[in-house]
Amino acid sequence: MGKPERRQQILAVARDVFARRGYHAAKIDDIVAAAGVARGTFYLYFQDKRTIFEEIVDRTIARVGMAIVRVDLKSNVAEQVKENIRRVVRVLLEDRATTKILLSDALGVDPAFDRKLHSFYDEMSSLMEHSLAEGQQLGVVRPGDVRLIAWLAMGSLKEVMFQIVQRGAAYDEEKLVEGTFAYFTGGALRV
Amino acid sequence: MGKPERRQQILAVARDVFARRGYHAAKIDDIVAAAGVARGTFYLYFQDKRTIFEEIVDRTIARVGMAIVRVDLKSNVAEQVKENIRRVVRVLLEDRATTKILLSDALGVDPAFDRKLHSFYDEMSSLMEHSLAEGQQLGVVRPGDVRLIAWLAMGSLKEVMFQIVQRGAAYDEEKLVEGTFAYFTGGALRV
Amino acid sequence: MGKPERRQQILAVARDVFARRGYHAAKIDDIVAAAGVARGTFYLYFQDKRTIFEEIVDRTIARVGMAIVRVDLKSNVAEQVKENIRRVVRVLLEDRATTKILLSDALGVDPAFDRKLHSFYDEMSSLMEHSLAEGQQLGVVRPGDVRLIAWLAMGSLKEVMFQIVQRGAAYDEEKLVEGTFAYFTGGALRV
Amino acid sequence: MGKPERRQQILAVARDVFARRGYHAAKIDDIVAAAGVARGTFYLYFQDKRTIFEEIVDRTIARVGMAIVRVDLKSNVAEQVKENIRRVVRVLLEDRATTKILLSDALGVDPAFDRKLHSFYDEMSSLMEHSLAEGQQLGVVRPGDVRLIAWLAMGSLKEVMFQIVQRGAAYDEEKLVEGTFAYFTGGALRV
DNA sequence: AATGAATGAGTTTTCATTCAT
DNA sequence: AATGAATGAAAACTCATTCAT
Repeated sequence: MGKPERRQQILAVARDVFARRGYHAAKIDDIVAAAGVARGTFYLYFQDKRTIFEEIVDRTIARVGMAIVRVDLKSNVAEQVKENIRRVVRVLLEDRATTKILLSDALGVDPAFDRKLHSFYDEMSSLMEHSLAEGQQLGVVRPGDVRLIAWLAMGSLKEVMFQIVQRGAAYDEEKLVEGTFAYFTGGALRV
Repeated sequence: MGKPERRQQILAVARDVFARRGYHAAKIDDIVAAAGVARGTFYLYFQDKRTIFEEIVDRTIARVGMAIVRVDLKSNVAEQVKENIRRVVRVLLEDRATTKILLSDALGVDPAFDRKLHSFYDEMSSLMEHSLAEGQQLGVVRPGDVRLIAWLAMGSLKEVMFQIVQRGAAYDEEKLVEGTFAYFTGGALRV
Repeated sequence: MGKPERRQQILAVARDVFARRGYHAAKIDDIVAAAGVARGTFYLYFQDKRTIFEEIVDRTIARVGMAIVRVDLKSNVAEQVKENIRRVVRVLLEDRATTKILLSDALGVDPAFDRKLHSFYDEMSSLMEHSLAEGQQLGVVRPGDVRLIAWLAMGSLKEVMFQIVQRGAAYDEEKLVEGTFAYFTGGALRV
Repeated sequence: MGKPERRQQILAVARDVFARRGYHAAKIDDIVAAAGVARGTFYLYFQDKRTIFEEIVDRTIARVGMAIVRVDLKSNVAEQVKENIRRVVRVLLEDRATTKILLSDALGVDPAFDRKLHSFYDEMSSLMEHSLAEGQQLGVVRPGDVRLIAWLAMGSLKEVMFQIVQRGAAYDEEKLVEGTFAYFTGGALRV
């Protein structure tokens, strides 16, 4: 097994261990045992526990960040929004273990790590707020505090993804996208 | 200071420490130092670290649970829903420290604790699912997977509460309620 | 056993262990085993291995530093020099274990610690250089590079002390003082 | 590069690493990196870390041992003594890195290694003691405990050499020899 | 002869919990 | 009831050495 393959293997195994046990309950011993290597080998490839965890989360954070593209209000807005949801859902369901980690274990690892996560969510939120504000100008977005709306939208998607990966349930991706989009578009209650 | 008062005081102090540091970073030492008691005294009142944490979370979980009341579909549905949101928001903002703990530190403490949390959210979700299904029968709720809608609604409220308490921001409660209700009723995007 | 006594006891035991094994070979386990306490107890009193070692050495460094007093060239110089030697010898032989540590284990512990030691010796050397230079003015000190003379004098005393404590030999203190003083005064070779 | 050359190169590189970092802080990794060979290669040429260190020190110990020749009391004693000092100084300053190792890192490596060093110094001391005792018979050496005198003389030279190599200072060799000799002959203080 | 990936024994340090006073 | 000194299990990490290629 080549060096990059070994690294990849340990990374994959660690991801599963973190997903199964959570950051604090996951011991280096669990990882190396699962990977079938000696303890020292782990440290040959990764500086420490925190570093490998960060690498796992960073990768997905980056992919989610790239999945979201600015909405062009001159073109079909609804379709673009749905496409954004679709891309995020796809990225998150592609690697469920990491998504579980991102959405439930990544918080509380470390003050510095917490800040990083919050920054990421803030960025996502900001992006949405801008689009929402523009949308309000054009009348395609309901009036109201854009920051609040951004949080509501973000939270609803996070929860759905969290529930799915946490339960290990097989859900139809497109239905999730449609449902989430529908909620974003029209809520649930008819009054 | 009487026994119950001392217990209460340690509990309050522990809550703040947990909110500030998170479960794992909070040391028994931090708690007893802040409470101004000896380390041994802590164990006179609480079995262990996990137990006191659980008690803090349980209390709020119970209050949130009680804040939500079954919607009577024969009466004004919208107002009842809004009232439910209002009660949950009120409970959660009443004790921001505990809310912060519940929404960001309670996950990843322990497999058993995780299960408990999930149970609670499942219960909340179930409650909503029932109401939503009934509402769909009556045509006051948009068609669609009720479980998904429950998650979406629950997630959006959780995120808003989390952002508020995590930032320590002063937000107008009624605006939060209105905004969240509006999202539940009509989403954000006009298409 | 009170807290200060316990601290003192661990310190004394650690000193012996360091003297017997040297810094690197001395394990925390050796110290706690010799002290008859649990491993955790050690860390109750001392931050870490390096810290307790430093405390042991610092104490003696300080005592040696205080043992040396400026020579007043208007008064009996020879007697003052001899008295300085006597005081240093007394301090160093009072606690042979620590002297052994200072003269043979303290070097190579740590770059920072090495610097500290060098600083101390530099200070001692500087003190002597000043006195020697003054003495040269008055003609009571042989001409020559005062720094070199300071090193020669310091080195001869260090070696004698080192040999004595390292062998655990019982030597007559006054004979050591006289001999060292004689060497400083007249060397060894008659030409 | 032939086998003996490679061995020589690793030895030279290791010497520099040991001189720079000290025995314990010097890692095999530092040596092989500096030598530009693989880790395994190191072990083709040397049994282990301890062995290569020993070889470095042994070489200089041997050279110093050979630099000192028995003083013939029938011939010019002063000149022979000075010549001995000169030869030792020359050997020690020829390879400053190793001298630094010998005088500051070699102690505390290992109990066995410590014994070896002490043996060497004992041998040197014995040699001097004999000469000094003979000199006392002939009246060319001041009376007094010859072992003590030997330690004083040895210590003064060790310290000077240590200070020089440790500081990396450029010192005129002959001045060092003269100064050390002068101290051995007449001390420093005129009384 | 050379390589460098892999090993795992060994050490320090932390911290929840206990218990004698 | 309260104290706080003592405990020791548990965990992360290091690095000299080995060995298959």
